[in-house]
Amino acid sequence: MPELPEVETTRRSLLPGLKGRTITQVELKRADLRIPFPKDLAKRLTGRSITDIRRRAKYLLFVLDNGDSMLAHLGMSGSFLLTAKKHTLRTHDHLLIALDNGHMLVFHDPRRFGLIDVIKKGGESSNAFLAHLGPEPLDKSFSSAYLKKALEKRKGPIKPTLMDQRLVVGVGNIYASESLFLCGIHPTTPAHETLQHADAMIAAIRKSLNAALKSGGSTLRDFTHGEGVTGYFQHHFNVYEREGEPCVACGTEIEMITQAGRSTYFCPHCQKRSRDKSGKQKKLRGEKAKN
DNA sequence: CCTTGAACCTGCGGGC
DNA sequence: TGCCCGCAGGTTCAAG
Repeated sequence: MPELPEVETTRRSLLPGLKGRTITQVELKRADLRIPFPKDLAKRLTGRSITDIRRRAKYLLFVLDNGDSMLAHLGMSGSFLLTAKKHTLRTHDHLLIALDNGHMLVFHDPRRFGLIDVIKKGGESSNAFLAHLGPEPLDKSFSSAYLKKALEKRKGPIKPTLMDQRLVVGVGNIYASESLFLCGIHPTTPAHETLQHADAMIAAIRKSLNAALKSGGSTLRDFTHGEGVTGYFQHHFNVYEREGEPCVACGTEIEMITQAGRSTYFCPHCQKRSRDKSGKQKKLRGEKAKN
């Protein structure tokens, strides 16, 4: 479920209830995720206090009082639930973390594509999961100059390129399609042909991510953030999962194609490819989505 | 290096 | 009703 807005929404919802709490007990119900839980997970968490929760890309970092961090990724179907009530175990609740105030943090992940790890103090930059991540899309470092340089060498289509976490983090299958719609770029455009629209692409990515953040992320199937609440940005999608429905800007039917094994949605009228391969592109339409 | 496709899992909805 | 197929928010390998 998680792209940047869903992960960040999870972080924000968990922080007030977890900050300052001490972990009293850790129970692994099932450790064989795609990337298994560390064998010493319970040992390394028990007795520690949580001082902060940070986010890097689609990862959450639960910072502990000894400087270590619990690293978590939600994969496709993961979620955290922080509950004050006696927790009734659900299928696919894989990790239970009991707190000193009687509350419980539960990691739930049907498909088991998620991951939990513990990073030693100061070990973030050398951690294999974090080491090769690109800039945060909402940071200044995701600049026009950076993006142009990064796209120069990329021959592949722009949409899957935007989902490459080495180029920029946090953008997944939903927001790649949504962002390209907002800046009027066709998803099959070769990445190196989009340089002149780098600024528009950056603005569109930020706009779609920020809009989703305001709505608490998107809930497609079962995403809930830390309080068991669903997001509602899915009601504001311009193109995602809207194949055959009218474009909110021009009324043309939204189309779906497959790229790198993933579904891509776009408006064939608002998102046209340039005909001119070497020269200037014609002006792309800048329709704004309603909603 | 870049790109693509398969693999990893479970659940759900559609078609027959 | 039941079975089979395809598809789902991501990442990581292997291979071209």
